[in-house]
Amino acid sequence: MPGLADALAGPVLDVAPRLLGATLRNGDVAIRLTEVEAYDGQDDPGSHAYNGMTGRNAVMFGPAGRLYVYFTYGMHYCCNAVCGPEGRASAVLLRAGEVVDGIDVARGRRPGSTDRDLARGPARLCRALGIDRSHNGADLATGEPTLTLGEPPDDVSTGPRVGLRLAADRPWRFWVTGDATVSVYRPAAVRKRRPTGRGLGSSV
DNA sequence: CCCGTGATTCTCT
DNA sequence: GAGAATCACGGGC
Repeated sequence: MPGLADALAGPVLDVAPRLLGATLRNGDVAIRLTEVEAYDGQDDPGSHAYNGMTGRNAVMFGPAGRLYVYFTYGMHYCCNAVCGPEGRASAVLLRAGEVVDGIDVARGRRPGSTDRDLARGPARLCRALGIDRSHNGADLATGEPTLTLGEPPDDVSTGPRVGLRLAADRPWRFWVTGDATVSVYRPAAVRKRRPTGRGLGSSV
């Protein structure tokens, strides 16, 4: 039986839908993935790896089968499975899933959430699983967390990725058709510039 | 709809 | 090095 890394080493657009139905477990909590997004390190302006290796994205350039965790918006973690041949820097963002084990622990981490919303979105998924920066680079075959491939769903839908300004048209998001735990689509927000306190009100 | 939040990266010195 | 823009989001109204 081939290892997880081999299964993830193919082209990211082939690998991404294969992750639907897979189970991601961290300690007591396990989540069956229902929604993912592909990011290709090459010619994909939406990818963190597009402008080359940096301190943050270095794990993406390593071997397939590792977890790439990043922190964003000052409060959220999101996690990806690194795919493709080493150096290609492809990854699949794990966007949503259904809690299939350890639901009490997951509820404790997401107070006030309904069960359906526990892992309905990439940052919620990380929170429900207790994934943070310390898990960046973890080997998904043997480490914590662990990814186990499962039976792919019969009916998979595709559509544009969520929240990107760049390359938003690429239909590289994959989800289990009709599943209640798939996240709500939000187009990229046009963010208001934060006041800088400088350059305002200067005389002309 | 609106906005917090702060690490990370980019650009210019 | 410093300052500024960016950000693959979520919760509240």
